[in-house]
Amino acid sequence: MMSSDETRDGVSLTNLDQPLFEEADATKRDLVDYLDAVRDRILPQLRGRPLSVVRTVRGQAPFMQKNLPKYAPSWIESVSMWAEASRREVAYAICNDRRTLLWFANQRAIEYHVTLVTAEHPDQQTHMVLDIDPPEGDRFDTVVGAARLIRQALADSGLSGAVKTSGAKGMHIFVPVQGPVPIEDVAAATRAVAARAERLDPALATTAYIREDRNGKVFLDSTRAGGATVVAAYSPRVRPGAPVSWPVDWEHLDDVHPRDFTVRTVAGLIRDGDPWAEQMPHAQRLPVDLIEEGHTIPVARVQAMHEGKRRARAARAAADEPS
DNA sequence: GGTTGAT
DNA sequence: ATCAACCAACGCGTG
DNA sequence: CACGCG
Ligand SMILES: [Mn+2]
Ligand SMILES: [Mn+2]
Repeated sequence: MMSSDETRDGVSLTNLDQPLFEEADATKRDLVDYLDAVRDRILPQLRGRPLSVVRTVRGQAPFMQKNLPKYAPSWIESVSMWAEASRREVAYAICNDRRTLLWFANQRAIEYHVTLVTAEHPDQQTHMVLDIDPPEGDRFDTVVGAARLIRQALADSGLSGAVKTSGAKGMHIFVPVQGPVPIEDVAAATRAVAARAERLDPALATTAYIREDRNGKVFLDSTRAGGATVVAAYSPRVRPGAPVSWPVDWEHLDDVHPRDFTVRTVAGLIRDGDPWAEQMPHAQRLPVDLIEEGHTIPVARVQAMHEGKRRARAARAAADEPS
């Protein structure tokens, strides 16, 4: 039987009838067909941006891949960037066309994460992103409530954004930024928006980076900034049912759940439209007062990392001097 | 998924 | 030739 | 280099 293999746009596609991953309730063919069906919508989200993917192979645990493998065809675009963490050059793929998208699909790349800067202008963040993460055992309606807090905080600063499910458990709000603005100013403005939203309903939402300090509240995550990556709109996720990150109309927030949108179910919702592009407002200038307030807010991560060091030190001391 | 090293 | 083992990540701030 | 978190 050759029916499990085919060639599309010159790209070999293999094992199409295999399950995509455990609990995907979808085949590799479903992934390929989905990505090909939304290519005109997802490619603009990936275009020109260093790409990271999450792959699932042969039942192994999913892994993130940043460096483009040596065996990748030479026609795949890439940009090399110095990685401070590993002190080496990492060749990030740039996915600008259907062939590259199909090649990654055949690699079982499920998730497509991109940087908030382009390869061409690595010092200019194109969007401010508010990431909303529910607590364990969440109800999605708390995420919806938090999204409304962010929307209000933005509106209070004369800003507006577009909202999508992350495909996992939370939501993402994107505000296109009129530049050029230093990355650290966008990061500061992000912190300020999160802090203002938290103030609107401190019983519902928190900006505490340390999980233990969140007390069951929704996390308004302001760390999707600078060199961070965010899963692209329309990207599938390695989650039960193979859901996809999907745009939501602000007026329909109460009517949706992340699992409504999967690689197998959204075909009918697409038609020929591009809801993410259609709902994205024009680029906006970030108000100075927002940026200034943000610079007065300590970066949440720092406290968390100090706490981590403290615990590690304590653990080493306990190992050195057993009671 | 692809490559490498041992049978 | 077959096959099991192995690989596939970063940023952020600080000390 | 590792820490917490995504
Ligand atoms: Mn999130
Ligand atoms: Mn997050």
